[in-house]
Amino acid sequence: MGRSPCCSKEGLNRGAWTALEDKVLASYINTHGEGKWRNLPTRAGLKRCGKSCRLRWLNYLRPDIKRGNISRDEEELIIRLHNLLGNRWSLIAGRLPGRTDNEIKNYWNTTLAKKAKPKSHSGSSKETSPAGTKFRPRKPSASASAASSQPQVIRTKATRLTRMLVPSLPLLVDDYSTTKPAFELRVPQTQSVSSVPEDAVNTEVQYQGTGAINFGCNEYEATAGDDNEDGNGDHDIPLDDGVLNDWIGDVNCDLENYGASLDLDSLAFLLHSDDWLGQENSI
DNA sequence: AACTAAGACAACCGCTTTTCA
DNA sequence: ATGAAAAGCGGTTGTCTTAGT
Repeated sequence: MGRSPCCSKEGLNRGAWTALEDKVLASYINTHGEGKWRNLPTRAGLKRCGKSCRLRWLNYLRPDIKRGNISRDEEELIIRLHNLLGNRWSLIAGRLPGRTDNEIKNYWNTTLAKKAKPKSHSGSSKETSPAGTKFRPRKPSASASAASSQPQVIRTKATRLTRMLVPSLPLLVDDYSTTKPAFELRVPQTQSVSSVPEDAVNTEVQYQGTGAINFGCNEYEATAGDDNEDGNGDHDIPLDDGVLNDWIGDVNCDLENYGASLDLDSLAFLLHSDDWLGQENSI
């Protein structure tokens, strides 16, 4: 049972890419564009899995990629973003132009995890990183891990957070016309804004691939008392009001354009604010 | 010089999510 | 509405390099 493999592994090259393979892949993508990764190896004449081709292109061959020499500013930004977002490497990478999630992940695991470790923690190297990443010692022996008396490590799953439910958004809707909030609050057209009961407004916070955060208002139930349940089976994560206020207070920018034009300069505020540094990951 | 441990990072794997017919 | 394919994501592993003894 189980999934079918992404491709037949027989007769395929594995391991490090050769310069020739890189050249073939790059020239194929430059000619035909990205996408259709599954068929790409056949069409390009590469003995590689499509997935492998995609990874190679995205992480190493793309022309806009910076390699190595992660600056001090970038390093600090990674630490701060990791504090905020946890192991969401693609989101973090989205805020560092030219950096890939794989590079940042590797850099974190090899370098920054130690620096970012809270000072109060004085445990062994088998502890987890601040956001729960297991810190794996190099090549542990099988017997050592089997004989470990540590409680069973809970491995984090690669679960993408797509939505959060923010109950009782602390925003005075009546003031919306005069005080522009840090984000747009959209209320269903059928409702008068001022008539929306405060406790009935739930706001979905949605991450998108670009790293932008969209705030939108879902349809609320008109019946009193049913203020949180949207019944769609999603795992909604209630946000602590304090955390939300921090977000709103700090990210005082036009989020509509946030993802599109983001660069390091626009994130300078992250480098100069200490108020949320060290705060436990609340999401 | 030889050996070993640790660092660094490319690549792979398995899973989830999104897209599309 | 549904299922398969494609894309994306994060964890893990393998291997080469470097530093220390």
